[in-house]
Amino acid sequence: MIDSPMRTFYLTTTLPYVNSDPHIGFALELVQADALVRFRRSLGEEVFFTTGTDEHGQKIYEAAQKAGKGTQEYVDYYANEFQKLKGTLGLSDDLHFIRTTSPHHKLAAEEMWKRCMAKGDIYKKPFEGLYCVGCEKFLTKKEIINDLCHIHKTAPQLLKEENYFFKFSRYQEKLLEYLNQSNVIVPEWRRIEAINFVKEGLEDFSISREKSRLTWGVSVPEDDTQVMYVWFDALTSYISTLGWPNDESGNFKKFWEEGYTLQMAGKDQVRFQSLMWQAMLMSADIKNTDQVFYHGFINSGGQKMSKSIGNVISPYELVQKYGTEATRYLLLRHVHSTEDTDVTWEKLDEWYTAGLTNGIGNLVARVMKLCADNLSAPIAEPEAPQGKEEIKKALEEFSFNQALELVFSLIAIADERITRDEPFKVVKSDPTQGRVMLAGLAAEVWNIGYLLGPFMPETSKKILDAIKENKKPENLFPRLV
RNA sequence: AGCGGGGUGGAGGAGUGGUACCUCAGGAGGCUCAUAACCUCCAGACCCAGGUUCGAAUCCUGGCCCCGCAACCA
Repeated sequence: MIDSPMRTFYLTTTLPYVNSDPHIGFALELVQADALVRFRRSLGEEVFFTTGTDEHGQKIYEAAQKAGKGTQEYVDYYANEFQKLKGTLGLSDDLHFIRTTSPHHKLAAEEMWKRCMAKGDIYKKPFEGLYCVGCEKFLTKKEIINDLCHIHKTAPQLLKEENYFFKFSRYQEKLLEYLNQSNVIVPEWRRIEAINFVKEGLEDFSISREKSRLTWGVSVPEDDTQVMYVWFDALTSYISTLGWPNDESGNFKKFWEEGYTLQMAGKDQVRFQSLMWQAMLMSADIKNTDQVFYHGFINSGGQKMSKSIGNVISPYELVQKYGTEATRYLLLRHVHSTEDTDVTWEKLDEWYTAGLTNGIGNLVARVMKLCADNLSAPIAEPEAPQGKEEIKKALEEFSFNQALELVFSLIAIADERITRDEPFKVVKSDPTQGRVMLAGLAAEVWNIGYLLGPFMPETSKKILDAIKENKKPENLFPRLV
């Protein structure tokens, strides 16, 4: 992030593809985004925070068929499932949600198409691919093993159809210029990866499919026989959510054109977010994204999560076991922000107990009990929090865990001080001196509560309220049974 | 030599030339305000082999191993 006090701030996640239940990796992305948004707001910035669902494409169509549902009915169900995450994960109230099947978005996708077409960047040519009749789709290289479809073990047939292509190759130089800016991709080594990829040479991409094979998508303007290939329409959602192109609300101008734009994505998204989408923006003469942050993946028990292995940990399970606030804590403090992280229930339990039950929950309880018993009135609210600059610095580097380390180091300091100064004794032998000590501790706890705000908003509120009322709160984080 | 990242105590992380740090788990004490929580101390590590240097986890060379990417799945 760049220090830009006068600018507005735009933040979007990627739009998850709704062919299965919400994944913990997406929950991570949302929670990271939400922490950034809340922090930026606390600096007084105006923020537009958005997510949504990517609902077109072959796989969705297939998944709906398999579930025995109509496609629209199917995506409606899943859009709702994903929208529930807002409550489940305690996300900001004004989080926007864009569905790629919404009429406005379709209009935007069409406009994007028209602009690229007008620029001369879309053209028609035969697409050749290996088609599997069993899968009813073109296979990717990875799906072909020993010249056979990896699922059906049959030889795919070479098929040609006329498709529209996007002149990706034309943007090679401009993309290199874009990628040359040091902050456009975090972490830095992914930027190098992207640069190398571009230098190897870009090939034009097909961005449509014949309707005979795929109907679930946005129709190509002025060509009834083709639909847009999913990603072309999905990427446009980042600006359709702002009201582009007509921009009746003025949000597009305010947040995209004049604001600082940040996208969050998984590490496998570099090509899509930082290359293809940026080339589309260039083609349409729209400002590029200022920065894209790529997080790592969450594995479980040393392997990728998969239903067949049975090691899937879902966001809902996490929240059910630990609660919303603790889930946010676990994802932000203990998941490495850019590398892959391995997670097991055992580790989660340890992290929960050590940091929350024994750490913050216990500290708040012991300090507030002493204060409630010995102070006649709540302490005056401290003027300004300590440590906010350090948090800001960590968050500018997307070091969510480091930011939380900072807060938690304050908890350790307070615990040490209590042991050393023994206010629980002093308050009996020298009440005046004891009260001074307790007021100091309460101020430290206030500071911790304040700094926790972007990461654990409810906990933060409970702590600040406890101090305001000079009252010991209910157990913040009950011991796991 | 396809491109890139990485291998630090039992586990997870920090540490880009100068006594190897943090958290959890283990052991021993202490305290009693607190959710049997908290504090102190102890034990334990830099993948291997060379090299540069007064000095290397950190730089160089070689080796072994892991992980991304290598384009139409998003």
